Amino acid sequence: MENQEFNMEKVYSPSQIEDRIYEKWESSGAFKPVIDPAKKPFTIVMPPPNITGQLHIGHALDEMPQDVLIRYHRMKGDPTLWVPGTDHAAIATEVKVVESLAKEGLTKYDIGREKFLERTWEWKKEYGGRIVRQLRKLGVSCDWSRERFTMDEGLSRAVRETFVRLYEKGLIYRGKRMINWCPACQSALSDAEVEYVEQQSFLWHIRYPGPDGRDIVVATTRPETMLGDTAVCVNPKDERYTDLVGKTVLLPIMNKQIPIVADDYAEMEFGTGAVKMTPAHDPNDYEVALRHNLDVICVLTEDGHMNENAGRFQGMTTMECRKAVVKELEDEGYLVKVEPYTHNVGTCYRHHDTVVEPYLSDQWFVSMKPLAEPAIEVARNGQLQFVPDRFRKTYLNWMENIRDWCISRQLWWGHRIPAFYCDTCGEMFVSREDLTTCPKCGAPLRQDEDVLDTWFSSALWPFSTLGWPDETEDFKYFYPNSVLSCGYDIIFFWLARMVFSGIEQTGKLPFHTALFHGLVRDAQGRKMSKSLGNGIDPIEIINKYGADALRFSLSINVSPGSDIRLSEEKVESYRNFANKIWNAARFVLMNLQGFTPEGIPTEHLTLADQWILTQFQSAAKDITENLEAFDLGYAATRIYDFAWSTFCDWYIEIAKQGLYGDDPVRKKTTQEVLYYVLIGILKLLHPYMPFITEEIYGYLPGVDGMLISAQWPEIRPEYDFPAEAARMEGIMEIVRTIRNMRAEMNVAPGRRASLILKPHEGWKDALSTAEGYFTRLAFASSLTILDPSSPNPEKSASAVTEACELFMPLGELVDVEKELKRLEKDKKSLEGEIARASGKLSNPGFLSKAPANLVEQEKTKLETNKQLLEKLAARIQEMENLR
RNA sequence: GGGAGCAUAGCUCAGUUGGGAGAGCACUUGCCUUACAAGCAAGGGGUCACAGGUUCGAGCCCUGUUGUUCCCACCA
Repeated sequence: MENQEFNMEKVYSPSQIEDRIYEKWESSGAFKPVIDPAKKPFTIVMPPPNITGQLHIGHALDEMPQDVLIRYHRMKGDPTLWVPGTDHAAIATEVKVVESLAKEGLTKYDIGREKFLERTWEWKKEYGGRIVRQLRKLGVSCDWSRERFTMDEGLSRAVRETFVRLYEKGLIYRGKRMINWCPACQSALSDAEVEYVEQQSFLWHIRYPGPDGRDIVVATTRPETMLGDTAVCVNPKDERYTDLVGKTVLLPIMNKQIPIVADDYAEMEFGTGAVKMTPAHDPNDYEVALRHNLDVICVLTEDGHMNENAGRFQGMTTMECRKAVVKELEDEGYLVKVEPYTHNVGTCYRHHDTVVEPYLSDQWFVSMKPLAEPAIEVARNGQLQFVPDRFRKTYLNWMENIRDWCISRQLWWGHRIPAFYCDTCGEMFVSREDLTTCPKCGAPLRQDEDVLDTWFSSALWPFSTLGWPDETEDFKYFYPNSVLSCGYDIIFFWLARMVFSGIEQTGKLPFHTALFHGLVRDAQGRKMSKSLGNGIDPIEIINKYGADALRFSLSINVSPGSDIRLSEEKVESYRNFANKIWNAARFVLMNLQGFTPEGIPTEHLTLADQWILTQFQSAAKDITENLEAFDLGYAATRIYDFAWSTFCDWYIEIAKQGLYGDDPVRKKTTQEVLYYVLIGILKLLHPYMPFITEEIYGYLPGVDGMLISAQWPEIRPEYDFPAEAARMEGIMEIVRTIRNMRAEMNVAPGRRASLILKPHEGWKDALSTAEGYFTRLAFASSLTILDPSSPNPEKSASAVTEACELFMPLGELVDVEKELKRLEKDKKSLEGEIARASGKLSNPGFLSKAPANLVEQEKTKLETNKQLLEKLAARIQEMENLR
């Protein structure tokens, strides 16, 4: 243990220690909770990253609030569990594997379902571990022994149990509905998976010849779908068309008569008031078709081409067909006009360029209304807390307008729908166990080919990861979770679905607080994306600046739910902060040789000791309160300021006096205070900067191999000295004033000057003991305290502070004109203060309505300032006499 | 069409129940002061978007306006 401090390099090098520290945490089981029935646990489940993913900066931001809260609660002594895991990401993963097959010239159909799944599991084995390895680089303190995967045996059982229960309650059904179809996925999507993007397009006006030359002009954004038109719709109140309703018009190109129907859906004000009806490819048209019993003609294939119903256009893509149809309409004289038009087009959230088609098909749905009801209630009555609260509205708005959830996907990778069909007797069975023969007629059964929406399994994550549906110890103890933290962008995909799934399946709200963060943007405020090339690779940043610097950059000055801008310069500045902490610790350790901590001897404290201890109590209190209130960004700012501006800039400098002097009691006391405050800083900072704080902690005497996470600093009222701290502030003001004066007078740093103080009432004792502060911090050569009645020193630089008048006889350096200028400046600002205070105090409204203590405070301030002004005026007079 | 956020120093952002405008970066000046030049000290810089209102008092609360970002929504 001897000379341990010399192991500390002058510059902190995170790369050399982070992996070692993480290894130490993991091997010591530091992240595993100790279940104590007497205590209330703190639980978070990590939003599971996709196995396809590589760690990106968004993940880093996602983990930060969680790790900070988890580490804080662990230090507080709560049994703390953070469950990590990964998501099978049905579509995303299947796309990747299909792509890799394509490189070999194969499709998934070439190798078949079984081989495809084998291959995907292989792929998962190879890449699924990548992201969890990368997460460790961030320092996440989750319990890896409880790591889960959404397609684990246990979680799959949870999915199946949920499906069967919902089916048995009649809340899952199968039916032919208009759904969102992604031609690239070749699968159905839920409403949430469709992203609407604004697109510049055209509105084509097409003439459909009617009876007796009464042609009807319709407008459309999708001319190619006219091949599937089965009617034209007008508003029943629209007198322009009243007599035509029930008659037919000619559908150009297809050359057939289609009916004119009347329905409220058609808006009289829009366009010509007449709408073409394509029931197979537009949800509204489909509704109209149901009401009017119209034909439904599908003209598209599942991969986005025209089918046999499109006649000679068969085989074209929709875009090719659009061009061809428009040309033909134009040639034949049916195209009336084309106008530019901007509208929203639905695209797939996995294939951004692919337009999603409304498509009529057989799918599985979750009946949402009954599930949404209690989920709305908990948000309304406040059982579920939103941080920040504005997302409550977002959530409620969605939940209150929710539509049934399409959960079937025409994919192979995922949880296969546990429905079995008998082709002989036509029965269908939904079962917890796999069935092979029909319980009714004994014929062989075939299982539904489809898998479930990946979000169906993640909706169960807060409890499926803890062993549900079994009543495991973990489930009983750690469920419900305490907090759920995620980006606001997945409120609908994930958070909302966890809430109603948790309530429905377990009877409990899965967590009481939903904490949101925003998106990481670049220095210009743009989203980070591959195409812009403005992404910041967290691994690169960690290698260059350390995980702690990245973590702090993503935490400080961040308010919940708002986007943050990140730049390398920002990370660099917090790397500098880490280095500052490192060097402060180095300083303290250098001066703790042979030191054994025995507690702070309160009877020997100086004003500075009392001041720093007081400041520390206040910082610790603020930080703790803000962590409890989820204001992690403010807590980070507070620890940064305290560590740097208070502890390093002032106390360390002051401490040198005691450490380098020859008074052993003073030295020992200083060591105790330094030791206490440094440990406190390390602990308060540890949730944000776990690596460096753990590393430094290991160097400290009296720690005996303990981890820093052992304890959160407690607030100690016996270390709170408000009166003494105020005295110290007065002394600090004098120091600042002297420094300012010297800088303005260009006094060479090496040149010391004697300091003469004339204390104001009540300050004499404090200033008499302060000589050391002035010599060390303000280059004073000696200190003289004058009586109030003594004459002022001649030809001095001077100033008036709250505590005293001060004089520095600097001889030839004193420039009378400059002095006057500075004193006048001080005077002006004092006069401003006085004007402000007397303005308030002469306002009868203020006197009668403001709180009494505030009025009192203003009065005192006014009195003090008046006295200071008097003294300052006298100084100015003296200077003028020297002119 | 509905809803939400944002607008504070050159830049990025804090500002916790309304009570003397803050930080980091950038900038200017002086310092290699035995923890740290990834540092120290000092300094300059803001009609808190605009217009009203409430109040003794508004960056903060209310109303409106402008700009900007985002979410939701089946008018072709």
